[in-house]
Amino acid sequence: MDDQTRMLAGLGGLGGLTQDVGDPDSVRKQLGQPQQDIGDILQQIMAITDESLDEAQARCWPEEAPAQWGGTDDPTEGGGAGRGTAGGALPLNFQHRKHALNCHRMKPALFSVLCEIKEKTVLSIRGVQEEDPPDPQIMRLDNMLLAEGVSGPEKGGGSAAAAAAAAAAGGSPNDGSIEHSDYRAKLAQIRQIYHSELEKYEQACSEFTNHVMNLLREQSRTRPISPKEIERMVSIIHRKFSSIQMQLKQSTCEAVMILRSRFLDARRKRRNFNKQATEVLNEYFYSHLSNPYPSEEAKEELAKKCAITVSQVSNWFGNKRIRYKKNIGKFQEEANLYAVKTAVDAANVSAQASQANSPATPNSG
DNA sequence: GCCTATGATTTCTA
DNA sequence: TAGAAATCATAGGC
Repeated sequence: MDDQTRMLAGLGGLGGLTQDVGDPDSVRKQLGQPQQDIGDILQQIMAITDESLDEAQARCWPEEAPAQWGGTDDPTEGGGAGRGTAGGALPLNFQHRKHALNCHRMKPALFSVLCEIKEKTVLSIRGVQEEDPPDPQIMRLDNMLLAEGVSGPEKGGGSAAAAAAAAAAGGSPNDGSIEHSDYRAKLAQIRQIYHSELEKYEQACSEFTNHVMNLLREQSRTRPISPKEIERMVSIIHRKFSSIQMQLKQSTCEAVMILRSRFLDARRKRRNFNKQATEVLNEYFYSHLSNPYPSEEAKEELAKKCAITVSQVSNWFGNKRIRYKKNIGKFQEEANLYAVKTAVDAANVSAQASQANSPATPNSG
């Protein structure tokens, strides 16, 4: 626990004092100190708050230039750390004054009053915008990365997306085609880059947070910094880093989208269906020439028989209908061929059935 | 390289 | 939303 926190924790008994902080007489009564003493100290404090740093230094340290004190009051800029720790380099006069102030019996009480006032004013105003709800854009990106298999547990490099891409390319989703493995390899590469970058960001964030917290703790020796204030600073840092993370997530999503679209473009590299599949489709088409519109169930059945997708079956029938209609003469020969084939098949089935039903030859054929 | 066949996509319509 | 029609893009034969 730092000095400041210890001080705040140890000053529980001063609650009554801080309640009446707006009334100097009440403070005097409770502390039992001479009016002049309190008045002087308060006046000194008020004067210090109105003074610029340079003025204060010039007052305490008139014989030396304050240039070496460069830097801002912002703890995040690093310049402030030196101020609290550079005691060894300070002139004796300043050190004496500092020591006197630190050892003054009123210091803890006044310090705690200052802390409470600060907490009630600054933090109550600034604390309003804290506790933001989760950013919907981050949630959307997270969901997308999860669905694509980039974030979350490894699931074969986004197998669902890979299967979709492979299916669109005309291959079976499970055939382990070149496109499929290539897609998975590229996705794994994206995943790896994403995770390594994310790790770097997280590490940088925690390092920077620790650095800033150390600075604040250091500074809390010389100015009141409450734990809440440190918390607020940490949350600001986290917010900054999360916006960087969002950029990383966004560009990862874009990379996945580009990869996907590239694989979906491969669909135009069509392969002709194999002979057996074409025969199955043609058989159905010509045997249902009066109504060549297979139902969903029939499409699924045909898709299964031909080892293609239902939408490919739909495409095939769409193409076949329009091309047949446009040029019936050209397809007449093919139609006759399949009509004969269908008739022969039907005759065979019928013959087999009658043979099976015949008591003389129950097991023949 | 040209031509035809064919699977896929896009646009329009009922 | 399924299907028709037009179109695109590629395979494969010559």
